[in-house]
Amino acid sequence: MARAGLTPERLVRAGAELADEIGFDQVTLSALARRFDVRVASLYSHLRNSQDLRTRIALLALEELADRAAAALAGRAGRDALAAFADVYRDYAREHPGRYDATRLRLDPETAAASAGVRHAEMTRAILRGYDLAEPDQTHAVRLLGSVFHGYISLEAAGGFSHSAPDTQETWTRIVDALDALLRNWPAP
Amino acid sequence: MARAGLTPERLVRAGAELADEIGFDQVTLSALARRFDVRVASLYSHLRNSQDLRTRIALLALEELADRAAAALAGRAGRDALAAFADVYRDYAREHPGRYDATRLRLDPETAAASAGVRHAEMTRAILRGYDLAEPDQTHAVRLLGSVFHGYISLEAAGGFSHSAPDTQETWTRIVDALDALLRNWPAP
DNA sequence: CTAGGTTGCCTAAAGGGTTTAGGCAAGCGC
DNA sequence: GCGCTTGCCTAAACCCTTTAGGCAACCTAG
Repeated sequence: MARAGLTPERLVRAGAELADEIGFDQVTLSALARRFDVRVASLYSHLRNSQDLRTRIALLALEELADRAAAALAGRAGRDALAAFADVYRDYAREHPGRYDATRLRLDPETAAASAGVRHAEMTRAILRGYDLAEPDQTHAVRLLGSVFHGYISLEAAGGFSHSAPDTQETWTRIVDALDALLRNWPAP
Repeated sequence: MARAGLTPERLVRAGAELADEIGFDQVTLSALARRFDVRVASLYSHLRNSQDLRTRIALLALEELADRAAAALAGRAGRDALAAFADVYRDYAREHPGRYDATRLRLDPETAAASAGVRHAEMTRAILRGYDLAEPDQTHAVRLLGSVFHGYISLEAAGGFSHSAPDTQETWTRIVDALDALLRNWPAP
């Protein structure tokens, strides 16, 4: 009886691929077991349970996304950095819809604190250094940027914009322009 | 053998309550049947299947939300209308988290076209009449507002902001201010 | 190079959700 | 009051999750 050579890493990686193919919430231990031609129970030697798998996929996706964002930000500032950052998110979501969905999984606080999620927040703040914002406006702006990027991407993925006229690429560019203008001209309270 | 008096409407309403209590994606025909003290199979006389239930809950939530938004917009314009609209969404999401989640369910195109979703888009556009935006900028702005509101609410619900300093109410107000400023000063391409 | 222990994958089983088929009786329309 | 519709039922098949316990494959020590 040959061994399949399962490891948590291989399983999580395959789970991430599965998520992109069939959707993050269709990712199931059963489906994963089928992919490795192995019984479901065997996976429990490597993963605590189904939720553990999902969490690990989320952590993987957050890492990948943070790595891409860091690479894109290198050497850029201001509007340039903002646009590059925005595009990384959007491109990742289009390339890896399942993984992107995974990044939206609610993590418990200590897992979140140990995740690449904090790198995302740091990078967003780094972009804002190109603009002239003091606290607490900087924090408000961090939240605004996160909201716009996440909101736009998830509405776009849900087909919320699909019907009407201007294409979504143009809207995306114009929104980045608008955010740039807004950050350069942040209103006083 | 007394009849339970089930109807699609009662089931959907109870399903919506269930969603608020246990989360939209925990809403299950089994749980619903338990709530009515009825066998699961009995529900299939009133609902096509599990997905049908979820879709109807989504449609209900979209209606409720559109009704609230319409009431809030009556007699308001400009920043006032924008703030009222934003608050309706946020308050609804806090009051009815399960239903709010349901509004994010992906609907197939014809269902979406027949849903209250179109009222939401119309109202957003109505708000923009208080600002001086021609097409296609108006459409870009509609998309921006939808993205911000949805994105903010879902990040807030996911606990994405919970750790840090300025409270989320203040951020929310400041973001509305910022959007108002941006719309009054929409950058030329 | 083999004896031991460890660990990987297995079978078995229990529990819950979904869905379809077919049956009996409650209650409405005549 | 009679019949027919329709509401809720039992039964059964299928899928996903999780735990318990077993055998064999591999690693390591001697």
